[in-house]
Amino acid sequence: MVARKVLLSSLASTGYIDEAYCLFEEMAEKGWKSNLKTCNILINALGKAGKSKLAWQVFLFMEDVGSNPNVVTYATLIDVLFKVGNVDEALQLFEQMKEKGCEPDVVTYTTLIDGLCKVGQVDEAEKLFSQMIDAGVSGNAITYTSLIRGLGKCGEVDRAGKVFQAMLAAGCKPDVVTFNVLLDVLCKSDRLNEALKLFSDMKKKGTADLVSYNTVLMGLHRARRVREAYKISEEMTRKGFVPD
RNA sequence: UUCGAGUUU
Repeated sequence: MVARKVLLSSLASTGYIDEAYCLFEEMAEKGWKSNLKTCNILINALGKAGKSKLAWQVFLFMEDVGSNPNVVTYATLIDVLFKVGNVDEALQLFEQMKEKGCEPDVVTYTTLIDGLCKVGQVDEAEKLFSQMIDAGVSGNAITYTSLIRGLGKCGEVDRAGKVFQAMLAAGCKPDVVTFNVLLDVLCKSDRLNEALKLFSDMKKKGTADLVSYNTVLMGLHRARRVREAYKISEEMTRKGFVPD
């Protein structure tokens, strides 16, 4: 039995997900217990493998194996549901977790905000952001970046800029991903020169990475600024980056 | 001390 438990967690975290699921189900049917962490890892692994139905099954079996879903369980499954396009179920699960008295944390809110943005529901995403603040949960760099990207993708560049300002005002420090998203938004909204300005600042600070380079490279090509694009790709090779 | 969330193509 102990051996099985060890086997289950290692299977779940090494990619043998079908095997892990079968073992989990067998254990559940025999009334054996599983760790909460193991269940969460399994739900995540199944989701990442596109097996959202099995991820749900694990969730449903959790009671039987003596583990109550926690905030990680809910956030993980909500993310899985969004990623397979089950927006309604994801939102229902969010309601369910609150009904059960499980307090959503930043990751939970961020998962929802990102998921809503990715299906184009940016207004809903912004509402949720306000709800999060009202609930006394502060956004982090990932939360703000998700919202900025979503708004930018919808052509709401000014709103995206406002969120960035709000991020700074809230004392939340933008990271490389935030800046890369900003680069992309600017590149794709006829504000390439602003993107280039930001990019040179990033290079000065030494924070430009492969994604920053690729993003700017694409932006320059889109704008038919071939010579500058060529210079950037040369610069990339010099720095050891491989352009796409 | 890594069970969950964000970026280009």
